[in-house]
Parts: sequence; structure tokens; C-alpha cells
Amino acid sequence: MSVTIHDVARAAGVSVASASRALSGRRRVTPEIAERVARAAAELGYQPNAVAKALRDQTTGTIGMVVPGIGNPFFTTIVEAVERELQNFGTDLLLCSSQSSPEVEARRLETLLARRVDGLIISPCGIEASVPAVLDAARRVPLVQLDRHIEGGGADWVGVDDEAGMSQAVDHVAAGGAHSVVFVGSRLLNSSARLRLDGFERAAARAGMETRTPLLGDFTLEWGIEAGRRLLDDGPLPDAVVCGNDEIAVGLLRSLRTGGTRIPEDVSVVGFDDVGHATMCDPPLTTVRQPVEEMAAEAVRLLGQIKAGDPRPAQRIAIAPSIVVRQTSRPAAGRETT
Amino acid sequence: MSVTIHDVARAAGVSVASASRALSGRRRVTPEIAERVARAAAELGYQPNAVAKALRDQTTGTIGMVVPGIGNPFFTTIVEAVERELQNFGTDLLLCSSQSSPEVEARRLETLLARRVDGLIISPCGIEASVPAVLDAARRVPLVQLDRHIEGGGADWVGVDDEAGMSQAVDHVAAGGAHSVVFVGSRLLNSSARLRLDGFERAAARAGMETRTPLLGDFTLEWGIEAGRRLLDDGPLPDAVVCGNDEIAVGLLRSLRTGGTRIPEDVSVVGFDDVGHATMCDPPLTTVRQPVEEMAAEAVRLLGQIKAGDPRPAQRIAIAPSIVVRQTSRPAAGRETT
DNA sequence: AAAGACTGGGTAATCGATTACCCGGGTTCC
DNA sequence: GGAACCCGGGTAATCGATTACCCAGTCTTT
Repeated sequence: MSVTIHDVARAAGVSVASASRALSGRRRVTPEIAERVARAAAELGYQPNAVAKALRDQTTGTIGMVVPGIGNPFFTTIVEAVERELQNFGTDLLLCSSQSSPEVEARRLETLLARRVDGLIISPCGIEASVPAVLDAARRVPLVQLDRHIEGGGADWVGVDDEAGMSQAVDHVAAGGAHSVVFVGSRLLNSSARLRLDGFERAAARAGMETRTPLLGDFTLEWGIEAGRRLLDDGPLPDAVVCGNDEIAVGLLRSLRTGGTRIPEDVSVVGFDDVGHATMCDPPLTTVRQPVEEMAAEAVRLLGQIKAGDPRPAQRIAIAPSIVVRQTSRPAAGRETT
Repeated sequence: MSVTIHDVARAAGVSVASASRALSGRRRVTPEIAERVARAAAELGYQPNAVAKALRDQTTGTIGMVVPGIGNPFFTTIVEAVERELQNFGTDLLLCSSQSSPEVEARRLETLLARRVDGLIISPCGIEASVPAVLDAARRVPLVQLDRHIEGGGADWVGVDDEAGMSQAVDHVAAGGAHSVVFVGSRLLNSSARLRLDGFERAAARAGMETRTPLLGDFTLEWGIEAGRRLLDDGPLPDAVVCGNDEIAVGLLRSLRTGGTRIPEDVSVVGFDDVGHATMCDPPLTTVRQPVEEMAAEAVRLLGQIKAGDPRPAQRIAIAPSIVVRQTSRPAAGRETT
């Protein structure tokens, strides 16, 4: 059994109230008592019970975070960013994975709420399927959606302007001389998948580029590799491929190159996210960078502003991404017709 | 304010004791009361407060896990495996990153203990630096070390037999005809780094192979790339390179190949861990597989056996790894002298 | 010098769920 | 018919930290 404030008080020969005051410093005590309590606490190795404190204070000092999975490096970087950001507030992170399943997601939200987290940050795995669980949670505790979001405006959101990002990607390959472009992304179950495809299609139309039916699978390396093979099989390659995320782009790169395609001479490839290893694939990947630190900071800031139960209009904060040009795309200078 | 069991009891017109009994089923109540309580709970949307329950029961239903970082894919897979394993027990995981810093690690352990986790799983970031924090934590709560461990036998451990793994790696390249081999690993701050180097050196000596001074950096892709460049600069390449983990191996592969080296014709490369993308790099990586699921299951099982404060000799469970041969190493058949 | 303000101490209520303990009414058994 | 038991209900203690509230002593102020 561990040592409580009663033990400390007894050892110091004072009441629990004095012990608590001496330790928290929230009311003056005589130096004499402060000293005795401090010594007793140190000798006994007293460590306050956070559970009891949480019950009494009605606040746990934790926020819950639910992401589709930590296998995807984009989510691990955003989790790390959120964790760093929360450290400034002495708040701990309870991390859960929904394993891209709306049922698991709903269960995880339930247990986080039962544990009385002070707030929630979630990247919902489904655009429609996650609606009830997310809205229900948002009604009970401050909640912000980060990166992905549900349809409708029921809950706050911080993320990137997918439309603007896709515009940059498409305009960039167009400036590099591409006339035809194809999109390789994920099935349209979540908001990122949907908005990036939409953004791509609008941008391609605006740029007057020729497109084909998009290839939609998962946001994984495996699907990128598979999609590359399909492109090779399906006859003449497009001038450019714009991908829904970097995992797909890296996989695609790999299978196009093993198929003998030169990147970027034959085909330009652009990713999305700018995860760590985008710089380290071969050749280094041109991609649309998500300002992860800024998004995390903004999400935490917004979370702090929300007062539970306050019927305030939901905010949507879309941060502008920027393209970072590396070596999988032809530069604007080298304009050549195919 | 959220709905408590008192609200449910009042709505159902019974005492809190009856409400609690009806909901938990831990003592019989009349069907009449059971029914009324169930209806009241459903109507009010009652959800038990896990904080209050934890305080009363002296158990939180959570275990804490501390890993050096979730950027390293090996740790994300092992975290996922542990999470899956714990689900079977209705236990939640509180995940923390030590950011490879013993100070951060000690702080994280403190806050997990303050939150009264029922147990701890840790992969200590330092072999010596983590000793006090780990032993102190182990004294207060069931604790098992997973993968990495501190020196001495002060706390239980589940991991892989690094020595055996390295033997397999070295014997495999030797069987493929290699006469010289170099080790590329991490600086010797943690147990994995140290034991893998030791294992490598003993195995190389036993196999009668020529070695050079090992290259030691970090367990990262970046270091693998850098180490590859150094090998290329330092004159004639060895017949084989054995790496401390897969990240290093993948990076090394990349820079050796861009330097014009053929893999595995000129140099065999072997990794360690068998993380997901080892199959998907180019060419697919020969590596020593860690049985992550089994390790996670064993760690959870062991954790369940430990009774806090029970002075029981610490156990060390080393699971045998096995090499998985892919295409970065010459097969035993193709024996050729260089 | 008396009244009021201030200081620093202690007692006990509080947070919410569980459960030890008690009690009254109905059965059972001799 | 009366003692012993069982069953199912309620009251209140418990977990540990914080703090509202109270009180005694001291300091100010007029």
C-alpha cells in the first residue's frame, strides 16, 4: 500500500489540511510546519494519488487522442507533435488507435470518456460512420478533430486545406510540362480521401489537364506498389501521378522504377504529407507538406478555448499547406512536350 | 455535470446500493428493481465514473508503457501488439515516449505511477542511465521490461535472444561465401545496441571471419545512409554488412546502391527486427525476425503473474528469433570466393 | 481598552462508486 | 410454535486529496 497524505501529516505531527497546504503552497503555513511536512514527505517518498486528486478536482489532467492507427507515419508524427505541445500544459496524453474501424473507435471514445479525460483530439476514421460517436463525445467534453473530420459542421476541426494542397500539386506538375495526370489515393471512406480527390479533380479541370479514372485503395505502401503495377499494365503512362499521401507515393515510385520507368523524366510523382522518410526515398519525393507542428499547436489551443456544453458555433481552421519540390517531379523550367 | 449513480437511483426510486447492485449484478435484486434501474440508467445515459471506481477499487484497469519513441517502426509494431493483447483483459494502455532521454523516461514513469497504473511495460532507453528509475518503479508496481533492458537482473524481462539472432545472421552470410563482414549499429547506450554488437563479434570470431571496427550511430534510416557513404569512402567494401536493425539496413542499402554497388552480388546486407517495410524495400531485406506478437503476449502474461511487492527472483525470458532470407544476401548455394 | 481584522491551525464535507453491515419479513425445520 | 436462516433492501464507511468552514490567538485602530 502506498503512502498517503495522512501518513505524511502523522509523521510531521500536523493535520492533513496543513500537510496539503504545505505541499501545494495554496495557503500560507508557518515555516516550521512547511519544513516538517517537506521532510516527512521526502522521507516517506510521498507521491500524491492522481486518481484521488482527479475525483476531487473533477479534472484529470489528461486528454485523449484517437487516431486510425499508428502504423501510418503521418499519424505518429502528429501524435508526437500533440504530445510535445501538451507537455507545456502539464497535460498527459491517452493515446488510442481505432484500427480504422468505426466500432472500435466508438468503444475507445466511450472508455476515454469514462476515464474523464479533460478533452479529446480525434482523427475520425469514417466520414459518415464516425458521425454519431464523435458528436456524442463532443456534447460531453471539449473535442477537436485533427486532420480528418466527419461530414457536416458539428464539431471543431483543425487541418490542412486539402483543396489548396492539391491545386499546388497539380499546378506544379502542369508547370513541369505534364499534360496528363492520374490520381492514386484511398477509397472514399474518410475526409482526407474524399477532399483530396475532389481537390485534385477541380485543379486538373482548371489546369485543362487530361485525367483518367483515379485508382483508389488504402493509404499504404502496399497499395502504392500495387497501383504502380496497374499503371504499368494499363498501357501508356500518364505524364504525372498525384498521390493521396506519401506512403502511396513511395510505393508507387518503387514499382514504377522496377518496371523501368525513369522518375521524373518519364513520369512526375507528387506525394502528400511530407513525412520524415519522404526526404530519404529514392529519388527524394516532391510532396505537399502538412505543417504538423502548427496543426498540433492550433488543435491544443482550440481545445483549451472550448468550454464544455457551451453552444458555440463549431470552428474549422484550415491551414495552408505548401509544396516542397524535390526530385520526383520535373522543374517548371524544363518544359517539354510529350 | 455528468450523471452519477445517485441520479440513477433517484430516478428509479431506489437506494444507491440497489442501483449499484442492479447495474453490476454482483448481488441479486428483484426483477422489478433491476428493470427500473436499467431503464433509468438508459434514459439518463448513465456512464460509471472510472475515476471514482479506480479510487474505491484501488485498481485503474490501465497499464503504462514507456518506449524510446514511436518514430521507430519496431516500437510502433510492438506497441500495437501489446495493445491488442491487453484488449483481451479489458485493460487500457497508457502510452508514453521517453524520447530516448533517461530524464524524460524517469518523469514519465513518475506520472504513470501517480496515475496508479496497475502495471508497467518498459523498454528502457539506457542500459545504465535507466537503472534507478526502473528499479524504483519495479518496487512499487508489477513491471516487465520488453525488448531493451537495464543491466543486472533487478527486473523481469521479455525479449529476443540477440546473441542467437546475430549468430544466425553471421552464419548465413558466411554460408553465402562472405569472408569479411562489418557491423553497423547504434552507439552502446542501450542493451540492444550492446548485445547485438557482442553477439556479432562472437559469431564472427567463431566463423573465422575477418571484421573491421564497427560503425556505431543511431538506430535510424539517416545513420544507415551515412554509414553506407562511409563504407563507400573507406576503400574496398566488405563481403557482407550486418546491421543492428532494419532502419539502418534500409538506409545502408539505399546509399550503397546509389554508389553503384550491387546487392547482393557485391555485398550482402542483413537487418534485424523484420519490421513491416522490410519486405517492401528494394531489394526485399534479409533480416532477423523478432516474434513481436509472442513477445507482447509473454510480457502481458508475465505482468499478470507478478504480485506487487512479492520478492520473487526476476525472470528473463529470451525468445529465439529466426532469420528470414530475402534478396539482400547471397544464398548458401551460390558459394563464391572474392 | 474594546472591537474588528487578520493569521494560521484543525475538523469534516466533498467528489462517485462499491460494499460492509444492519434490519425486517418470510421460510424452514424440529 | 419458536429458533435459525435466507433474501433483498437501505445506511453509511471507504478510497485520498482538497478546501469550506470554524475557531483561537494576535495585531490594528480608534
